Amino acid sequence: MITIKDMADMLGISTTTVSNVIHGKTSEVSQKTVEKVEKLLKEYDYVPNNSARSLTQKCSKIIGVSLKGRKDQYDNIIADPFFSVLLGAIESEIRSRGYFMMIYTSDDISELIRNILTWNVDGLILLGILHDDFVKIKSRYKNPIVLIDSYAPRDIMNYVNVGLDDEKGAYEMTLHLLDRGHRRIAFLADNMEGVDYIRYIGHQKALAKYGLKADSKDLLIIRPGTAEREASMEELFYLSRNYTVFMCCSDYWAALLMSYFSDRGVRIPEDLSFTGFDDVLLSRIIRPALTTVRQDPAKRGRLAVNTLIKMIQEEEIPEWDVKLPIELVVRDSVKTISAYGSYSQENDMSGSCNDGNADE
Amino acid sequence: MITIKDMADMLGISTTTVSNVIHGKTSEVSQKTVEKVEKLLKEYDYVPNNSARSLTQKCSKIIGVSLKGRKDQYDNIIADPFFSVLLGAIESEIRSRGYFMMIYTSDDISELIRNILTWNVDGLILLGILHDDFVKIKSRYKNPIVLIDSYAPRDIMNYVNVGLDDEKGAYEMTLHLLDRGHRRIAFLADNMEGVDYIRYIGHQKALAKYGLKADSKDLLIIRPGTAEREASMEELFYLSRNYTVFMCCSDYWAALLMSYFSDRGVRIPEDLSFTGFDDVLLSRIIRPALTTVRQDPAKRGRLAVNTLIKMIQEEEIPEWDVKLPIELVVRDSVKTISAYGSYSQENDMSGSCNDGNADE
DNA sequence: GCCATATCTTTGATCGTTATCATATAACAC
DNA sequence: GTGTTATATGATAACGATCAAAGATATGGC
Repeated sequence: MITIKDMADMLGISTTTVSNVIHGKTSEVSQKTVEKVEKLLKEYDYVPNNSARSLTQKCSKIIGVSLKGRKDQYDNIIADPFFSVLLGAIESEIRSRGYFMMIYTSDDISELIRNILTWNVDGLILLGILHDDFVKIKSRYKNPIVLIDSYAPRDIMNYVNVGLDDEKGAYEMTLHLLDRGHRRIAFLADNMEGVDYIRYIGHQKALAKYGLKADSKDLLIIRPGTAEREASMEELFYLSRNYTVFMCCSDYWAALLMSYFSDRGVRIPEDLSFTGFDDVLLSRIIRPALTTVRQDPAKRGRLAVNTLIKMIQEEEIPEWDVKLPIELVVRDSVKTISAYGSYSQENDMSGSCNDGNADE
Repeated sequence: MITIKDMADMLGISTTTVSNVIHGKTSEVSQKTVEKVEKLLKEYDYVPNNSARSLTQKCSKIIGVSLKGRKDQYDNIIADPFFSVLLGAIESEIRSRGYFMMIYTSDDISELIRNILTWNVDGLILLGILHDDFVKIKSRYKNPIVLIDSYAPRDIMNYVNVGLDDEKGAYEMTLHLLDRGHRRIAFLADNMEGVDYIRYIGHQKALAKYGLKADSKDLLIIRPGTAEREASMEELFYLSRNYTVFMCCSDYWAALLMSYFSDRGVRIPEDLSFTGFDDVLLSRIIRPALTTVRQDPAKRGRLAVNTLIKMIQEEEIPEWDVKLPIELVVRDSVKTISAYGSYSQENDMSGSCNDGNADE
């Protein structure tokens, strides 16, 4: 590997001059020298040493990305169909902006903190971080942070939340289900922190609009971890007879449960309806195609990166808590229960209008 | 951020002594000094600066991972269900071995080379790299390389291929199809370099065993890129009437085509059978469940990382070209065509034994 | 007291790059 | 010729960690 010093020696000039040419500070260097240096740069295909650069400057040009959340059958979060799309968008945007990406998926927050400090990363994108972990990171790491799918406390500074209108998403989905006659709705969440909590609020509000009250026993938490997965699905299978629809907080779980249940003789949506969240490719491929809430993960990833880089470059950030729009996507996984009649104006079915009566 | 020098000054000792304690060279340091230093290390939660480390030592503790291949609807390769599982396994193994991962998904090989040189990464894992690009990388980058799903030329040194028994996989799958009476088999590949080529050889050999000859018109290449996707699927839909089965080189494409086709009235497997490759979660979730070739991506990722680290640490590598075992997984996406009878001994159907007659 | 050995500690150079400051040269005005 | 400015270039010291080699101190033998 050729260095600046090598080239300076070859041309009989100082390293400063070579460095200036590399950085385009050509106003300080004579035209003749610029040409000599540029010729050599091309000839040897000079590549700067970024370790040396980040040592003298305060910035490393590295953006750290941490993922935490749902795991697949290999205990692997990157394989999650939603996270992987988001991650891909983040990676390509980071690269095209001239930065480098380092990924951490560890559950060990101390390890994450050590990693970001040891490389002095310029900024951090945290996916699905929990509140306590976020506070821990903030206490040690002072550079800008962008959150995605996380609970965003107002009392901490120098970060931005790039979120969705989660509340509205769950609200509209719940309304859709009520509209189609569903009253026994199970709400399936990964945990009760972060976005799932916000979605649950939307769910409650929609129920309230129909004069119904959310019952905590209808809030089903999917236990994470590979070992518990089978047990969790079996338990949900047992509980499913109490409901007409499973409203899931991710397409991933909806699809997984749909295949598990249909293997056990449950007809979908005749016996049990399903809805998801995210609108990943999967939800279009499975049959019945999944009714879900669409977001644009590619756009979201790009926005997260560009916001972070703005913060790194100390530009003004207009919004502290961005809420990207969502869209209800109706497909075939929700049955219309005519016994309850129709509750929506645009629905073509005519029926009774016993609005607001719980069925239990 | 506290540095070694800060701590040395605080204790009135030299940086060398502090450095020795950090590296566990306690034989050279008095017990008393060790205790003093360790107390300070804990108190300030010292984290070394890796840029400075990689500057003095030849190693950066970074492993580069490059992905190239199938893209999803967002032109995103990380979202590919197979690559993402592999990537997740690679990430967690790299991390648990004390290394750091940097990802590159760019199609621009010059950019990739600049990136790995600028960080002086200790080793490289290349997924789905094409031959010419590999040669280019090799000409500039001299550290160890591990290939996954790539064509592995014998005349280049200092790399290991962590592959599958791709030929056997395609061979067994083709035999299975022939066994079930299929004669009009389309072979769908992403490209004709790398693993798909090797799989095609297995396919040809299986056909030959039945006295059949592979026809190049039955080799269908799926055009990559988002823009061409729809056109490519439509073209395949048009061609599908010539075949009884689509033998795909990935579950991803099989699942995608199955949903596209069934939306257009094709009954699967009655009208057209499908097979995949990889056995990703998707293939268990879709209906009909996909007959495919199983590999263990988590194991493969771990093996790739551990092999690379062995090479970095200059240990002996036993094998140059590892071929991990595969397994045929028969599910519901392949119809048995009784008109042709059975060709296998273990098949319970009795029928004619016109072994080796092509049907066209 | 002298030397040898073992144990502990420091000095100073190094990695590749960048920033600050100083210096050299040239051009021009008076 | 002197002073002023502009332009071009160089010397040097960081950045934080590591390492080889040299120096310092303690211990023991005779």
